[in-house]
Amino acid sequence: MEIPPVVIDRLPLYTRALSALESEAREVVSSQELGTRLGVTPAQIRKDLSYFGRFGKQGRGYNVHKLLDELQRILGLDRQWRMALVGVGKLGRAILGYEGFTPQGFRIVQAFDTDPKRVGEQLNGLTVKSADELESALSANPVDVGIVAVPAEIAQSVINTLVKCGVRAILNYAPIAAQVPRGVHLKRIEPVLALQSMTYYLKNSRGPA
Amino acid sequence: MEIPPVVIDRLPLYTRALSALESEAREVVSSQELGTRLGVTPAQIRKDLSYFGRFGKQGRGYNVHKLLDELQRILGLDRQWRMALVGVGKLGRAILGYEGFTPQGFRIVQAFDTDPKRVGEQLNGLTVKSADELESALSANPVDVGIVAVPAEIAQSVINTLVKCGVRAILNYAPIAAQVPRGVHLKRIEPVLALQSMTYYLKNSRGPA
DNA sequence: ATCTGTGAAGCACTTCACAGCG
DNA sequence: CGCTGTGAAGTGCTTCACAGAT
Repeated sequence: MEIPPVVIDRLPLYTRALSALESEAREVVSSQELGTRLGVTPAQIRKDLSYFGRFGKQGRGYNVHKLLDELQRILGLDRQWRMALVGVGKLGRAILGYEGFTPQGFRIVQAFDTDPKRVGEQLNGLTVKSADELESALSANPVDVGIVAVPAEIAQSVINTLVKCGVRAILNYAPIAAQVPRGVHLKRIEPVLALQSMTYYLKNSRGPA
Repeated sequence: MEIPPVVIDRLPLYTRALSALESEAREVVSSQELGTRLGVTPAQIRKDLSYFGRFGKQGRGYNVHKLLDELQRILGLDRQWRMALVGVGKLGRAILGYEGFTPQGFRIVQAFDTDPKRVGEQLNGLTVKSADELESALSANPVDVGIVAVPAEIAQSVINTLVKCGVRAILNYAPIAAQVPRGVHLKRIEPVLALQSMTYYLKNSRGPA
């Protein structure tokens, strides 16, 4: 069956709320309560879950632990994912130092840069390699995800190289509207883009509250 | 007229592509070409723009400079936006040091933390204030946007305080599914969330390309 | 001839509302 | 009686297709 992409985007939110409930030692939760916590309607949660199976018990709700487990399996969060970082400037270093990846099973296992001055540097236990070596390094040691943290001017060409190396999921921090072929997944992780759409609403609703 | 939210989310992409075209000294662009650059259909671009006016010339296309100007005005990007950062740990410092905000008219003008050890510190020209002072500091010196970079456990309460202080746009870096009242805009800027939905597709399409 | 602007058609997602299980 | 799972209805967004302007 073909699952609507928006549904897939909501599942990680559900896992997040379920983790919180689990650490509160809650055993059961209803779509109603989950919905209130997340700002999503209960009907939507039930419909979303129904694409994958029947996880609830009528009259009771969902077993927190079991549902969390199912969702993690569905999303592929029950294993480790290997990532390559391209660009170890200011932003790239911050990404390398980010502690939120590892506990969720995401690990940066290779780092690249185009600047020869940075090649060879040791950062967080990784030796920075030249971006010219991308192809050989990734074929010797493949990754699942590419993280792009290079200047806008070279971002598209870096993305093209990653795609050529078989990377099918890319996290793009560069401020460009990058193109990828069908079948490659790209997510823009870029604060300015998010800000620029919020300003529209700020501008159009003056006064407090 | 009520503009579909998805349309507003696309406008910043259009401004980005138009800026690129402008720096290439292109005078005119068609919806066809803009669409190819962005991976959006030409019809969608024309429809989106038609919500706001008639900016094109039949048989020719759109004047790059004029359209960019119009979109920036529509989105409110023709002025400065003031932001407050809450949380100056590792992540918060990286955000303070990010150079992508200023050229786009976004400026962090206040920084807060709950940890007394960090209060008083000088960072990027700002003196870190105690989170207890949020209310008084923001009423003396209001901001348009709040940036939340605190641990998950206290993120919701920080967000509540920001909302109480009249902040109506929030960029949330904390890994929680935060709640905000209607009328407040919140964007999740969180790499793990983006990764966790991409893994679904990776898991479900084995083999190269 | 080319490319916009736009009603109308088509598609995708959300919500409703209720049968049925615990 | 509460709450899930789900067809059907409703809503919102996208694409089509063409009249009209240059």
